[in-house]
Amino acid sequence: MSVPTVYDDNPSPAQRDIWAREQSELKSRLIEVDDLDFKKIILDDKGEKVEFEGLHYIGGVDVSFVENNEQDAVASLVILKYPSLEVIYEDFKMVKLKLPYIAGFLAFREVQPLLELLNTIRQANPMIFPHIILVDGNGTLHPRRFGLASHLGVLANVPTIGVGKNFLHIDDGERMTMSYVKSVVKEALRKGGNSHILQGDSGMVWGAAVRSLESTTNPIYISVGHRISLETAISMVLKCCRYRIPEPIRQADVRSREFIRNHFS
DNA sequence: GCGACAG
DNA sequence: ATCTTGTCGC
Repeated sequence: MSVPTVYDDNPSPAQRDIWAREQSELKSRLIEVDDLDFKKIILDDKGEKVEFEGLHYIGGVDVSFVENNEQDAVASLVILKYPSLEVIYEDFKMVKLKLPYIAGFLAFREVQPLLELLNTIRQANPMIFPHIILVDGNGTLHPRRFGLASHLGVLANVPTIGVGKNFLHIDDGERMTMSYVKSVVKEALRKGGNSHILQGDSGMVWGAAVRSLESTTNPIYISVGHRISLETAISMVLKCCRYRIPEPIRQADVRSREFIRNHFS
């Protein structure tokens, strides 16, 4: 992957073009249907009650940042037992970031250390290598349908789900705008269903706004990462939510911040 | 030109 | 993303 050796404050339009093409090439390997090493069992005639047989380990990844410092960060991987959601593994990696945050290019900033964390556990203890990974960032809910979750999934060849805490605007009509989501979608979720499919004027389905708890009105944004369908991704995320943010990601987040407290202050 | 924009 | 305690409410 093409990332600079030294910190680049403001990557050129030419560089961004190269990255966009790299994403498009990797996207040819993207699988947007269920291709899982465990079984999805539909119990309900409406397809709402779902069970996962043979699913034992779920991963969560995140990158947290050190205050007053654009370059120091900590990448984290946690593995949770399913369905108990107890954390059985955690690992951290201190990172020197080479790029700032640029919407649409998050993977080039964060994916490398996450891959290294996955390689570590794959070698050390393949028995608990996660069957699926929840990623702090989007998958197909992305201008080129290839966000961090998809990027990581393809490179590591592991099923992933994209989980966004905030909505990423995509240029595909008014139903994909921030204001539409904040008004129409949030109101719809408040009243009724658990999820709202995010579909643009082009007919493209980008992901879903999901109300993860009965008690919350602020949705999370779920999208296909790799080797899973959107509907399966949604039901799996719902099974991982003790709070608004699914446990694998919440744990990765909380623990990496704790790691930072203990090592940078 | 300005606005919009995951983490 | 991150700085942060209490507090209002079901």
